Amino acid sequence: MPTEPLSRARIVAAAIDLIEREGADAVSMRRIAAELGVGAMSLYNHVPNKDALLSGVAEAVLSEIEFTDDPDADWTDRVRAQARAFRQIAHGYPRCTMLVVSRQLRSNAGLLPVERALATLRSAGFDGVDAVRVLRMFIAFIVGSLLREVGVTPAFAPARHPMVSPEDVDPALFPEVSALAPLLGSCDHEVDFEFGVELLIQAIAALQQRKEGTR
Amino acid sequence: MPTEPLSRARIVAAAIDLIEREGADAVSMRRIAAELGVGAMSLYNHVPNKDALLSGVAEAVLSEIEFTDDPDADWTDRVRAQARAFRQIAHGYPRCTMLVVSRQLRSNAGLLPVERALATLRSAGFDGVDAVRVLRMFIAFIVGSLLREVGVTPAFAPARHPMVSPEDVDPALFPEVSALAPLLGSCDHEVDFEFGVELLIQAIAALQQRKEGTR
DNA sequence: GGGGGATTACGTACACCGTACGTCCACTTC
DNA sequence: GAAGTGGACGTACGGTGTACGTAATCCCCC
Repeated sequence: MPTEPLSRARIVAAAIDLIEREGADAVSMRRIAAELGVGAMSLYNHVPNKDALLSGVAEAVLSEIEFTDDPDADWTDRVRAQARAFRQIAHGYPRCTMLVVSRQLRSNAGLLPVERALATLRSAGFDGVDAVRVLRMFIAFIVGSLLREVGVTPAFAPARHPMVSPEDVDPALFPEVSALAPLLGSCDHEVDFEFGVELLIQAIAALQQRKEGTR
Repeated sequence: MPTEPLSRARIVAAAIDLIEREGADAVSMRRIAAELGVGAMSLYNHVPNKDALLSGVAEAVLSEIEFTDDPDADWTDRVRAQARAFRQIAHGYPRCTMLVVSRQLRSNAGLLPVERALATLRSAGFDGVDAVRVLRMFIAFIVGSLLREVGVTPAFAPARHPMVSPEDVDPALFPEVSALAPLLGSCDHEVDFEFGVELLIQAIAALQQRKEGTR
């Protein structure tokens, strides 16, 4: 039985699998090695250290983004599609999301989405400065949104998100929170995300029109 | 020499100090105890476990937000002030920021900013649903922005942020990134943040006007 | 002042972590 | 066959969080 030889790719895949099954805290070199039926130290023949392995995980997850970018479509539709693509991978790998957003990647996998987004914004008529600004704005929104979405339910557990329950907040200290507790407690991440994307797109379109007016 | 008795507050303070001096990785129960001139296990008389200690750190940092909310001011100014207050604490405790945003708090310290923000938005005329939506949008933006700001320079180190350097990106694969590398490489977090806040405020104002139009 | 009970600090012990280092086996290439 | 090479392995070291048992200290009540 030849048993597929160890490789960086197999190790990263095992790590992703383990994280999604048992959470990021369960990741250890020994644990991953055991998962692969191999000694802990064998991993170091393919990966310099644990940190690099985690970077590999982030990169692998990020590189699974599927862009179906249609250069002929309206730029607003392209932006929508790209934003949703990000959210998609957060859903595919919820427990890896924190890893992806918490370590900035300088690799090709990290640069591709940036390239796509900049191309879209440039095609919409923004100059370099504005394109970068708008992109940063969008990334901040997306990262923040996804962090909340996966943070509130570390395992995407079934509905376990009371978050704010009406009974344990003092109405005298927090009248607004208390009054809006039902709204704060439940939230549909999907519609929240879409709301944010639309708001941003409209704001950007308005920005563009102001610029054109002064041109 | 009576030596101030150990307490949860002193332990949390020592942890914050240690994190800011040497980074979050340096935090261990033994290390904090040593910092306080005490045995490791003594900490457990005041803190149930390490995770709770870190939550205490997040809460303490968050509770240092200074709101100087003027209920008579324009709601846009109040929103601006609150957004900046968040950024302020990220600057005061850069290496704790990741901790604060990565663990959602259900405590009073975490609820106070929410209360203030909701009150502001309600006073601006938003109904409950919209106030919550807009608040979530703002939080996502702020969290994402601060994460980038502290992530790019883990120690707020002096200027060590090439981030994207023109020479190591292939212009054939990434024409836009390559062309805009100078812009992507350097960034003034202050103006980026302000740009984002203004964009959001304008978007929200526009949203408000649309609602009023249909009323 | 003198007990006594509770609270707190301490030390030891255990299981687990990342990884430096040396060994050994299986393979490829002459 | 011999030589060389690379990958898998085992051991070992220093560090981690914390369960548990013990000893010292403080405070209150008599």
